[in-house]
Amino acid sequence: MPELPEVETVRRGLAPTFEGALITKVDQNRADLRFRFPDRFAGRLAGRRLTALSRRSKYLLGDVDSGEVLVMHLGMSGSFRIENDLAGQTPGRFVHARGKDPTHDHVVFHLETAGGASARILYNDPRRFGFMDLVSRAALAEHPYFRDLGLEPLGNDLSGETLARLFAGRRTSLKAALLNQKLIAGLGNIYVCEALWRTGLSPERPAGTLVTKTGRPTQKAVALAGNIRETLEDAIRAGGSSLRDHTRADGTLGYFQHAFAVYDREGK
DNA sequence: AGTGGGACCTGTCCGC
DNA sequence: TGCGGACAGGTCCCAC
Repeated sequence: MPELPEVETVRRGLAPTFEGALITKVDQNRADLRFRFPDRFAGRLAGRRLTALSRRSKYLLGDVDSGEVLVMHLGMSGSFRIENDLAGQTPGRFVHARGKDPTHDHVVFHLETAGGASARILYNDPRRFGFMDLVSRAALAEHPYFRDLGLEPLGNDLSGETLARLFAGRRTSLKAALLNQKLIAGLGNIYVCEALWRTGLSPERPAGTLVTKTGRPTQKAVALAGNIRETLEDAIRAGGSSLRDHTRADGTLGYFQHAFAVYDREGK
């Protein structure tokens, strides 16, 4: 379930349990997802504390007190869920929930939370397009995953000015340009469609036509920058979009899919 | 530089 | 009820 708003929703759902937790054990149930796990993946995490959980583009980043960062990408079908042993909770209550086939639980983080409770965070990914890695914090920015990533659309960098700079001279379509993670990082099919619709722009229009001859942003470019930000913020506020019964880490559903103006509305 | 195709995987849905 | 095909929120790689 993974464009930027969904990943941010996952981050917010996991943070109260994951941040500050001691990782007592990691079950790694297969050698690879999209890529092989790094050597000694489980061993390098066990006994360490996860100090902070952040996000860059569609990546979740867990700071580990070893100086490494746990890099996680959800691919197309990755999701997390939390299980804990608090009174009143049936262990594994989400395991048999719809769409939660336990055979696709590829990683289990066993935790002692900052509050002293025991909990587990499980990573489930039927299609296995997601992946996890461990990268030293110092090398993160130059790592191939992040080296070429474009600007963060919710940061302060996205504006009509920056869109004009990124789009100048490009004959590729707006749709392709906005999906290009080297320009803006975090948009996918749904939110590109929605942001273009809100701006009244055709996805087929060449990106370079949003730039004047002097390299200034057109009015549409300024509006598009604002609409990208607003669409993402609206979606995060709604808890992301829930398609095909994908649930959030707490088992609840995001509801932004009800606000789609264009995605999955062909012919309407 | 851009684009079209195929690849990686499994689950679900639709039409017959 | 069963089967085949199309399709899915992501990305990479290659040929042109």
